[in-house]
Amino acid sequence: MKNTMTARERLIQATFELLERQGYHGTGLNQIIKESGAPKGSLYYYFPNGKEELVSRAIGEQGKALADRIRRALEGAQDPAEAVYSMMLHLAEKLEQSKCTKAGSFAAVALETSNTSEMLRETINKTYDAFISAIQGMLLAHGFSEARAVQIATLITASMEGAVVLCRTKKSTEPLRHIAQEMKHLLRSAIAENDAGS
Amino acid sequence: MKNTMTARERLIQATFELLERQGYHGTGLNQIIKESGAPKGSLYYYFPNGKEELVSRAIGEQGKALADRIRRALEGAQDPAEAVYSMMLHLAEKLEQSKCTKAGSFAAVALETSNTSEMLRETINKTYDAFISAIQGMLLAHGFSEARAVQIATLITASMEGAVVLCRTKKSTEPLRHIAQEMKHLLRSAIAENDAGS
DNA sequence: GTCTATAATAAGATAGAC
DNA sequence: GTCTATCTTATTATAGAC
Repeated sequence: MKNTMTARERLIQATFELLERQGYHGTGLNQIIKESGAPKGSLYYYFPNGKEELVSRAIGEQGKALADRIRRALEGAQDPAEAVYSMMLHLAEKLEQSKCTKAGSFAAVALETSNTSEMLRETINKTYDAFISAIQGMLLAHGFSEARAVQIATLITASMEGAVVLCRTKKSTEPLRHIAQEMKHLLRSAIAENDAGS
Repeated sequence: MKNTMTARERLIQATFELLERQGYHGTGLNQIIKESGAPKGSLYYYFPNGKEELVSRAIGEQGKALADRIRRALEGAQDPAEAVYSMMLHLAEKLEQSKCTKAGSFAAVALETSNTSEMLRETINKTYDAFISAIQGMLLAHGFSEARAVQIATLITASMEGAVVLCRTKKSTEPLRHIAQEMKHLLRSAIAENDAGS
């Protein structure tokens, strides 16, 4: 067990980053080997079921870590509108750092494989549910009903995922900053309205 | 010029549908040939630059048609909130018809190729701009400022594109119906607020 | 304009040495 | 656990007959 994690970990890391930039079919195993610096023999040692398993683990593990970071970032929030705004701007910064070549998004993999790999579809589905659930938790803590919190959390998750697509296409973080601004505005109204009604 | 359009048109049509389901690298030319029923010789006759050109034309032409349909559907609207709601539910129905295997979305292609093909990136960028512009037009007609209209139109476009990803992953139109409901609610507030302020 | 055959390359996966 | 060589198959693209 000593340092056996390094090769595996490097594979997971490299796989996730390449998936973000090129999607599932655009990313070859040889490229993953090269990028990670891990030996090719290790790939099938750690992931006997090949590409599908490697990708599933990469998204499952990195996605869970991402969902946890979102949860922690939101759980102490005083103003949900401001918290969501910050989260979106933070994503815009990450995108900016990569010159809009990647973001914490595996939407391409989701769309490419949802019809062909039940294993990947389920892994990605769980990950999206974790994102939505993290956001929903914050909204519940601020007095929204269960049903409304799911709706808003779904809207936030979807709009972020979609905005990344627009940013990548435009090579600009403008769309993300637009939806950040707009969601802050709309959430403020929703909070005021919700507080008045209860 | 007689019926030379049929082979080309079938190629465009088949390409677009396969791209929706599998993305760029997941869709092979052989599959396009087979699905379209068009002869293989025709592919390089109509699209001498191969796959990249075929895909660019497919998304360019089908995307433009889609943007025009959106514009027409929205331009006579009396209530923007209701119009957006209808548009989203209409997308949900289309998705449902295909059992959530495809929708009018090429987000996968956008993410896969934005770093590697400038030609495809520009084609897709223009198409997204056409979507946003169609929605923005309706909002301007209902008294929103230029800046606010862009923001809201971007949010609507992004959230639809992102919701399709969630629906495909969940094999359910629920996420789309959630964001439709929520956007209708939020837009109503925004309209009331905007009308009061002017 | 269309068809068939095929070239050239790269993919995922495996076997066996070490 | 790792490395190298290789098998099989699929990919994009082209050449030349019709």
